[in-house]
Amino acid sequence: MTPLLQIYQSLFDYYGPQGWWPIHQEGYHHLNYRIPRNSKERLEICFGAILTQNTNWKNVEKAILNMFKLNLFDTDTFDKISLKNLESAIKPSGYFVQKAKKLKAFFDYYKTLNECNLPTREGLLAIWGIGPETADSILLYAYQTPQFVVDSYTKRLLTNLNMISEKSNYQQIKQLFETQIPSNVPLYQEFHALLVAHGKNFYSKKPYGGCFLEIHQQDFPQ
DNA sequence: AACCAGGACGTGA
DNA sequence: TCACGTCATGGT
Repeated sequence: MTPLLQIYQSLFDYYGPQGWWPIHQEGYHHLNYRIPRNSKERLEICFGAILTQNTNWKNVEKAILNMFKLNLFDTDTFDKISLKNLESAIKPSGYFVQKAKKLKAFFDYYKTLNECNLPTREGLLAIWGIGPETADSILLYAYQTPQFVVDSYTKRLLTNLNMISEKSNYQQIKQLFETQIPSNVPLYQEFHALLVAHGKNFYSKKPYGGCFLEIHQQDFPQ
């Protein structure tokens, strides 16, 4: 068992299944990984991945509820909404001017997709406003593609456990997970969700650390 | 009242 | 490349 798999086991045992990606739409069943179940849920995940950039999920939920009321997870409706109206709808999520542009930019790409033309990581990264974490979130949670999502909590944790150096970049950390963790979509989804749950508890306020994973530090050579 | 949140981009060096 | 400023609302 690799060090990262041990961490997964510890986190899962402690927190239990997280069941990401959270979806607000009616009928969503928590802890159901086989999402999205339809195109509106898929679009909600994609938009949520953009809206949650450096933003508390509670704020994103408010924005998503506004969008839902305006039927903006329907492609024809979203296509018609003005930039200004979109901005006011997503205002609670913060950075609303930038994010409205980002949603529109993503939607231009989204419209070109179909069953035979699925999104690619390179394609997503070419969109203004979509960086590596957002691209991987979209691929993993909206399109069930085994791309590991690395967020700031994860980097803080691995740094604290001396498994990486502080200046490791996104790709290096991603590769670490993807070489140690079997390529499996539900596993990638659950692991990332668990890392965020753990990060909120122990890697939000400085000084970071003091978490129960530290007792295994000697098992995680750098 | 400062600090933080499930980042990404633009800029100057 | 890379370090740093900017974007913004809402909860603690």
